[in-house]
Amino acid sequence: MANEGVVAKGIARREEILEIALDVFARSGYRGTSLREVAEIAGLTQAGLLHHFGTRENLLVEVLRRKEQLGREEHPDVAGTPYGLSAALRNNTSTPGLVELHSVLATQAADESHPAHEYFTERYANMRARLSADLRRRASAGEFDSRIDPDRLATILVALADGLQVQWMLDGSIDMSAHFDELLGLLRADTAGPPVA
Amino acid sequence: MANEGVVAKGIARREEILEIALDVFARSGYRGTSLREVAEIAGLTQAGLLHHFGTRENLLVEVLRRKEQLGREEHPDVAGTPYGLSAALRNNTSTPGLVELHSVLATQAADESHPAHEYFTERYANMRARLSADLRRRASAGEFDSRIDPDRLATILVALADGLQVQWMLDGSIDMSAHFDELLGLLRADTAGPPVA
DNA sequence: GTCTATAAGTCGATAGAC
DNA sequence: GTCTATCGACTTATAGAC
Repeated sequence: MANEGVVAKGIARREEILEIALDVFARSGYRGTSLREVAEIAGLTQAGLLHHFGTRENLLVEVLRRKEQLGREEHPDVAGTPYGLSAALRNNTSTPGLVELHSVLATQAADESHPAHEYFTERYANMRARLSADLRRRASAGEFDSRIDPDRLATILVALADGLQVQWMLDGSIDMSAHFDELLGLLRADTAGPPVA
Repeated sequence: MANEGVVAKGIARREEILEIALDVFARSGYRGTSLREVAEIAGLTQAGLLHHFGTRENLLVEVLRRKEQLGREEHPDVAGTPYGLSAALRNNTSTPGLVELHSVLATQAADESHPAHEYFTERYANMRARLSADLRRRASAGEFDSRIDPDRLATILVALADGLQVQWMLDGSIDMSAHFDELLGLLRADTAGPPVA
């Protein structure tokens, strides 16, 4: 079928546009980015852009999914572990725009009427659940301080990662992964506890 | 002078409007709130509102200063200490709108062109400096784990507080201050270290 | 101090030609 | 698949009457 080539081309173009939209939203956030701005940079008109995604909200969701997918492809080995969070922080240093995209949207999505509210609610719940399970295993193996509940520690570590990103965005000299790793070191069972003497 | 009464009335009206603007911004954030929305709720027109504050950005800055002032009046005793952060988190539970205002604006202000960029940069630097000094004193007094640098711990605790707010906004069942206090407990010198046996 | 009126611009979305 | 053209609604800000 000669049709397949045409469809593939259409999909490729859509992916191309999505990549550009990711960059633009990353720079300007949800409410600060217009369809016209994305379209112009992608080399088409606003109407042409809507042909591919239907509505603005639809485009936003697609952008978020693409971002998640990129993150998963980056560090598949440590996904769902505290070291995965640390690696993500280290990696985020090279993509400040995406950090801003995530932070801005995650806070704006607190509003239940926000189109990405459900997306973020589920994302955080999943992240905590997977991290908690991993921490529980590590505590059983004697790797981590077992005085704290894995569920609680998971929430704390995710919060620490998010909060470090906020401060890093405002002051780029802050070393996110170094701070994260330092707390992590204090919570490892083999190093926990102050010097006895 | 009969003039004084008139001026006082004008100031009172301005304060009244500011209080309303605080609520509205708290609900919808900076970019999501129009002057007309604030004006309508305050019982005047958009032009009347601008008479008091000149520009939209100016109103925003006034709202932020007012918010800071309210926070300082709340817990003057523990200001600049880790217990102050904990108290703030406990208090924030009753004002979700203000939590959203802070989080949304702090992340949006990462953009250097944002009208509140400098405000937040300075605010975080000040908070870290004051908290760090307090932690240093407490470490010297043997109250806190001294294996971690006070500067680093200050950054970590501020980040934890911010990150917990993000997760709480998305899932109100998360107990912010409980999580914060739990980590704090592990970092106190008199409780640090895992059970020996 | 507050109003009406309006300038000058943005936005998302749709219709219809090609 | 992309375009032009356009709609209706919204925005901040200003000018000038009262």
